[in-house]
Amino acid sequence: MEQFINELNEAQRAPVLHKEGPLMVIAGAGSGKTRVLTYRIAYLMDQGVDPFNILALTFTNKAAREMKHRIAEIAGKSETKNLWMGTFHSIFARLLRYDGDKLGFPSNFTIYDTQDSQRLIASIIKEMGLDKDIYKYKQIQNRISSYKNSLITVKAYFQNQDLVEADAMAKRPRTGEIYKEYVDRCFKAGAMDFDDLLLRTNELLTRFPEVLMKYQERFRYILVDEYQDTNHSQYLIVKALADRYHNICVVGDDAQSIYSFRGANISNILNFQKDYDDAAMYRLEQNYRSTKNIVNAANTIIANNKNQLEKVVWTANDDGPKIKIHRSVTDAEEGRFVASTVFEEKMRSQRPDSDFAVLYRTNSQSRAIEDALRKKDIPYRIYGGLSFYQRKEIKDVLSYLRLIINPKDEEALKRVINFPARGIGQTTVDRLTVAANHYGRSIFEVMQNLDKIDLKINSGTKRKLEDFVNMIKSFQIMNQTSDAFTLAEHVARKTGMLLEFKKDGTPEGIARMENIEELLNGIKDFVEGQKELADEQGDLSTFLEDVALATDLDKDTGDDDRVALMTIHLAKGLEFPFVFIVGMEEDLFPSAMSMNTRSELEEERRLFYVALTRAEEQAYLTYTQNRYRWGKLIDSEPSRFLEEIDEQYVEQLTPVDTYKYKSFIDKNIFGEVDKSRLRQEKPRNGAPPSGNQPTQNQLRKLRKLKPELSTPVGNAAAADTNLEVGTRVNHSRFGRGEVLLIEGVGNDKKAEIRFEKGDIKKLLLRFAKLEILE
DNA sequence: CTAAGGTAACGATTA
DNA sequence: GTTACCTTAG
Repeated sequence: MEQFINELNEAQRAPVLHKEGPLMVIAGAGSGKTRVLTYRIAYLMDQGVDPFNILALTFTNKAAREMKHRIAEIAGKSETKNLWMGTFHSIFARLLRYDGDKLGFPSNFTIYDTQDSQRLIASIIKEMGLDKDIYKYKQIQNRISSYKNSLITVKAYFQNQDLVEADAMAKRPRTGEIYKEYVDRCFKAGAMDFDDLLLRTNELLTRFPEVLMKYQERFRYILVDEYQDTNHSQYLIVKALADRYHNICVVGDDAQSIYSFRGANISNILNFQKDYDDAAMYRLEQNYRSTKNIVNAANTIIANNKNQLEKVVWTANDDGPKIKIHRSVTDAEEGRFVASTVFEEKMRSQRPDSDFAVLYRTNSQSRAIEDALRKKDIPYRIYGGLSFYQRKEIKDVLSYLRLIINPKDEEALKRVINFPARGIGQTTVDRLTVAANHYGRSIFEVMQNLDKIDLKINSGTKRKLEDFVNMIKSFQIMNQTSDAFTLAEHVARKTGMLLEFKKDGTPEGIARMENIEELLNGIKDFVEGQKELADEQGDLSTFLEDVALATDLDKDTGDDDRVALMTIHLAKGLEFPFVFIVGMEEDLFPSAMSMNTRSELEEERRLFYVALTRAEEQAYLTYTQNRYRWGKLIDSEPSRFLEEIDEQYVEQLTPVDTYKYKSFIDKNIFGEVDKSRLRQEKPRNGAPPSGNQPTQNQLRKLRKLKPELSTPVGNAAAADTNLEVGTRVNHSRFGRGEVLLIEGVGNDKKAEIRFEKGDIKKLLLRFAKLEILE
């Protein structure tokens, strides 16, 4: 242990060795915060604290895994297993599985993801007969979520005149009713959404003092990472649990608070010392990650914020190269700059692809970057966006599994009751829903008692419903004896899902089938992993919980030598030698939606601070003069943040015009862009029809009718190869093969290829990297 | 009453 | 590009 302690610098050692009582560690970017947390836990264990009494709350499950791994090396594997360590959501989901019954929830409650919540809210709005253009389900879901994060229950909502009025002013006077119905329906379905995991934990701890006491005794040492991003609900949980022993250690950096949009409250960290007047305060200010140029530049940026804790981040590292700023004309050119810079740097200094990251403010910016990287054959991985588990076919399989575990799960049931199609349509589902609400039962219960309830459902449909119920019941019986993998595979076959995708034969269908196979493999890994651990929790419901709370970052993919593409939010806590921050433009970064108040703007600035401090050696900032947004080309101005960096740390790769430059694209008197002056760009999705050009839809139709007559649009270079039937090709993954058929044009051009390994595949030429063999 | 296919509308903060 | 709504045929 001593040897490990010696690895720390003095500032890091102090909080590690801190004994009892509250402490706060303000940790500048790259100052070894994770290390302090890890070593502190190991040290506590070394000092004889039982790991059963330690609770560590991290920001991602992956971070928890990695920390556990490291602690195991120091303090021993078997003891480390007893630590409670994970994200707020996963830890308290676990707690609610034990004690949620006191609130009336079954221990096998379902966790609704955001999509489930939104679907449920959408159907409530519909059932209430409200105008869906006024009551937008996403907005309503957002509101409900923020109520929950602030611990505003339905009751509290109706008691709070301000809130009620605010919703009435927004022309949505019935928001409260929707909220109520939503909570009731979740309860009836035995389901909790993400926010409930925290809200219900609070409820549990408040209403049942004996439960609170139990966990206070259990968690005598509490550690919270990324404390600046905790919301009110999380804050109260931590406060309640720590109330008895006061052994609370929070670690964070107010300068990196970037999650206020989901309820994070920066004052939690700013007020820590008020909450615990005996709190010790430690500062980690030495940055080990980045060059002087990067650290200093970041300091000049954050200095523009008023509301912050005092600290001076410094580094003993080299100066390093200056931060490079690049201007381009369009977003496509920005992408090309990124791709070619990555390429050059890779060649020049023999770097792996994984040394590079491209960070952006919004997910929609990834497309231009992807296109450019693909053209240069640079492997990349996009993080975030649609995660694997959110894909339709995956959610469908998971919904069957959820339904087996919890037949009251309404959202799961509605997803799969008619997929694959088995003749149970919307009308039938509506009637069942009405009946279920009327009797206060779940839809599944109603379906089990069809003959006892007078429903206007004809006998044929009744029969189909009975078949469905019986099928699910047979799965439930199987679940008692089989492991999760065997069951899931059986479900995928028995329901006909695999067959459904197989027979449709399109590349999409095959991709879906492969996705389901990947899911099954994932379940198999899980089952085997659990067997190894001899953890009794190797069952299906544990798997479903893991899945529900998994984020894209948690997933380890074997093949990791790729350029990382992600939003800045996702990049928090990560580091890369080379970082590109793209889209440094007004209205994009800072976002147009976050410039109304000072605090919003300060959060955008912190976001920029986070982005820049991800870089170890070299940061590139890029902006464009014209960018496609919402399918339209618009002018953009360089971000104000660019000017906030002290010049001495910056190198301009493109000449700067200190005045507002004139866009190179002329506009006509109506302010419309003259397209003929534009370099030819690939048409974007949703690009508005210009002049009397056919719309995308019309084009699609044309193509279907007579492929040879349709206009070749977009001629993406890769799709424009001289492939013809009979051409011999080589594919990086599938090997050699021969072209059997070519169809589609432009971006949709596909080739059917028989590979020597035996399979015939249809590939989109835009994606397939085919080498033509002579 | 259901399935399937077409069409228009919308979209894009950030998990 | 996706989704939800509408039409039509079975």
